[in-house]
Amino acid sequence: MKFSSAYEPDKFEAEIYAAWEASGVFSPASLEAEKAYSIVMPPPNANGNLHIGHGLTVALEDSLARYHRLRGESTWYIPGADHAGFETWVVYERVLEAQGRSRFDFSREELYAQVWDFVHQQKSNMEFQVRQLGASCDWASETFTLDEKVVRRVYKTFEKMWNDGMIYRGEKLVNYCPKHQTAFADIEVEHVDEKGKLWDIAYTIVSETTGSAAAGSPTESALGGSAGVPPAASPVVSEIIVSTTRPETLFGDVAVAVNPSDSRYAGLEGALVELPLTGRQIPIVFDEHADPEYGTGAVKITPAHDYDDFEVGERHGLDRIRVIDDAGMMTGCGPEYDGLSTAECRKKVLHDLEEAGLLRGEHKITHAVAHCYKCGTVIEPTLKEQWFIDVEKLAAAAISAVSAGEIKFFPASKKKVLLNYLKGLKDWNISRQIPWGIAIPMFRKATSGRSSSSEDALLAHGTKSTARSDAPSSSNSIPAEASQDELPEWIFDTRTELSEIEYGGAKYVRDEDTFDTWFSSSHWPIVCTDWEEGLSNPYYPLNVMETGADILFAWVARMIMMGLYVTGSVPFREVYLHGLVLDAHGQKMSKSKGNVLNPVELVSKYGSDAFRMGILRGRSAGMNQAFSENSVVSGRNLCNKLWNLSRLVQSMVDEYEGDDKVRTLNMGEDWICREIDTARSAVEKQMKTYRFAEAVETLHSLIWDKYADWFIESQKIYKNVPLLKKTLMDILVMLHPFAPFVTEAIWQNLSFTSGMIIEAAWPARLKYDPISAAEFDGLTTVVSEIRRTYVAIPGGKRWPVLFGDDSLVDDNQLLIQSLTKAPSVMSCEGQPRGIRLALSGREVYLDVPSEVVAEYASSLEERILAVGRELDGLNARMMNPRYVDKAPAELVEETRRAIAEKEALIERLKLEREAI
RNA sequence: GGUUCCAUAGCUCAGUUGGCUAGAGCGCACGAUUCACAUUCGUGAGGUCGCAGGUUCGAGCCCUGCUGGAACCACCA
Repeated sequence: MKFSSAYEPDKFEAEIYAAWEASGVFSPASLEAEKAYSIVMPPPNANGNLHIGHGLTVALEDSLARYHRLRGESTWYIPGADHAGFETWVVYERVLEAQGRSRFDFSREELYAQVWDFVHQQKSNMEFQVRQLGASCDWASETFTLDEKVVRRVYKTFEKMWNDGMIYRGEKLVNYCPKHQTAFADIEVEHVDEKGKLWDIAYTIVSETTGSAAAGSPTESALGGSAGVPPAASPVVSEIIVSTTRPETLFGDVAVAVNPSDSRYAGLEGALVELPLTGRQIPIVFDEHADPEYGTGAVKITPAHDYDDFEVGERHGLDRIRVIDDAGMMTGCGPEYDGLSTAECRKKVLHDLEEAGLLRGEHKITHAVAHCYKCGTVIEPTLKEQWFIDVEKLAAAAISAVSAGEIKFFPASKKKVLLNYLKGLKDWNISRQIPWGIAIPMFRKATSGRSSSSEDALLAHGTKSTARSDAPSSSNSIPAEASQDELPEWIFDTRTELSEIEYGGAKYVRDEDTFDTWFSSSHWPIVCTDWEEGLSNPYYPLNVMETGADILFAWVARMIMMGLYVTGSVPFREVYLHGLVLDAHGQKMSKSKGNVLNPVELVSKYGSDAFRMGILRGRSAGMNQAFSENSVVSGRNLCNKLWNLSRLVQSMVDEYEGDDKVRTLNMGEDWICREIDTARSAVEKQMKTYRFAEAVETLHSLIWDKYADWFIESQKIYKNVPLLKKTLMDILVMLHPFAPFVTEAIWQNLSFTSGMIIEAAWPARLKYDPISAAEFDGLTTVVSEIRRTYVAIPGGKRWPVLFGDDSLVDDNQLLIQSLTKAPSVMSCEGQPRGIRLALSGREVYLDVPSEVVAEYASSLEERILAVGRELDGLNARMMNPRYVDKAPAELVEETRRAIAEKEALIERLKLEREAI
């Protein structure tokens, strides 16, 4: 094959990927492998293009996969695609909107089919892009989050949890987006600080509590502390002022709460107040929730639309009155208000209160408001019946496994963060009101009379709502001979393709909701590795889980809980969490800012390898770090360098006529073997500790600074072709995990390689003579000093090099001349002259006329001073008796040696100065 | 309010149980150049490691406090 002279990645990347894929090398060597290595791809959303974070994820994971494959492990890198329930749903709703249609124009089944087609088009696009990034993943094992095996496993887990009594139907407040008309988990809600207002509203007290009369005058004291409230004319307790940011929910008020310790309201417990605009009477309750410091210290309680109020309602057995419907419109508030949006209703309520003289104050405040993370709509806490998982046992198991160190975290600090989260975890709402997802396998007994829907505005007293005992405690495997009344309200059944089934002679209707995607994706390591009960599986647990630090809670925590629950063992041994890829100035990338970098564009501009090395550079675990095209350019330059030095080596091989036996090494050859070996063990350590950026840097330096700049240059003088072949192959293999395409392309172009580099073996330890290698270090010092001195001498001329009694220089005259481009290198024949190169401590001179030497004197003087300062520092250390006493002997000895060296150097420099 | 992280060269970042003159890439300056590579080669400038204390023979690293920045969680009637 002819090695083309230019490095043009777009000419070979696609072809090489296709060859890898066709060869079957992406599949694990054996399912029974002793040295198994498994890693899964966090499934990219199958609803669009890859973004920069996917680029990073693939660069990280694939370098791990390739590294372990080269090390002879049976490597299984499993790709996936995410149906991304809600995310895809949002994308598809936009598609529908563009067509002037809406989800409500279709049945659930029609919608499901449409989205299925849509996703499968997008999915192949996504897969193509993953290939462009070079992921060496086993496409035959690609797992889609709606695959049959996933659904089967998820149903199995759900059934187990149902039988274990961990699933319950609860009527709770959920985060509800009125635009998308679905509930969210807490983690899917974004809190944004916003400016708002706090209004003071007077509720008239209509009946005092019986028994003890109010001590003092609550109203008076309440008013005293509250600005903007007119002073009361009468000491008679007549009203209570509540503070609220949401006056429109007043129709749902069922009580007013005050803190029991708040003396302003002492004695008012149980008193009734009249709810403005409605005439309804509600009680005053004492509850710790009311903060005496905030507002007037009296808070209206709306259990159906506020989390805290919900809990207050639970404690006091209060009703829950829904006044906002699923579309975000007012309901059950009377004809004047029903059908208004919450914002319209707020205005009207405020206006009406003002008219009634009940609006007593208005304060500007800043408070956090929950928003839908996708559309930004304000989340409306809404009462819904949903399926919940009791997370207590799950979290406890995860906490104990993580605390016991069964999973190693990179960065380590994330372990603490995760434990902190698990300790405060609340029950998990797994119901979503969108059609695109895995159907919840639960059927409800159809009632003959009124609908069992929970959508009625006025709900019954809340005792049944969160009661778990309401649900049957076991699955429905035993047909009941009981009467219809004794049949369970809910039964588990996996026949979710049916909308209704029969059981015990009764009709059961499927719950229309789907699972939260995190419920199914928490099974990812289990389903991807085809783990099954009772079968041994060397690929489970995964060796590592690599994913974004932003989904530590949403995903990693849940995978750990689910892995432990389903398989009894943690789902992975190590977790590597990457941070966000920020733009060049450290800003978050966003479409609106216009600072988004597209990985696929960078790949086509600079090549896949350049992108991969570029995005890894300067990056460490868990940190949000800047990224710019510059680092990709640097990666591309390295590829170019490697390409060209490989061409040079090939040309040397082409001219060579000897055999492949590596002959005795010279010092430059010992030196490069030492450098390669050092780099190899450094990379091994770096890969073990997930220091990808450092591994790339190690290899960059090896290839450029060591191999190209010194070794290849020295081989232009003395060639050792068998060693050139061997070392080049080692270097290519070591870089392959990070730059798979260019290393494979070169491998295929070289005449002396066989097979594919992706299947090559990681380099073994190299033999070399360390003393000989160290001599070459001495030579590089001489060469560097000659170069530096050339630049330091005014005029920029290269002067002849003379040497005295120095075998190192004598033996390497040609090499020194070649590396320094000196006009000549020759013996001074016992007549030293010109400038002596003092730093290297060798008898080497530059044959410079005396008038030029004089001009050089000042730089020499500077150097004497600099060395003098270093010497002073070292001497000061030795003068300290406690240092000599307490520091390790080796270190002290080293310091002594350094002092001796510096003293000798200064002597030489002074001699040199005197010579001038 | 809670948890966690960060502050080192002009920029983006390394610096792994404390140890010799604190490193890299990019950028910058000066110089080179038929002979693998201008996507190149050589040389250099640039840092009191956020501030103040402490521990230690020795601190960029450990401890305390402070200042500035970020992320996440919870919450604000």
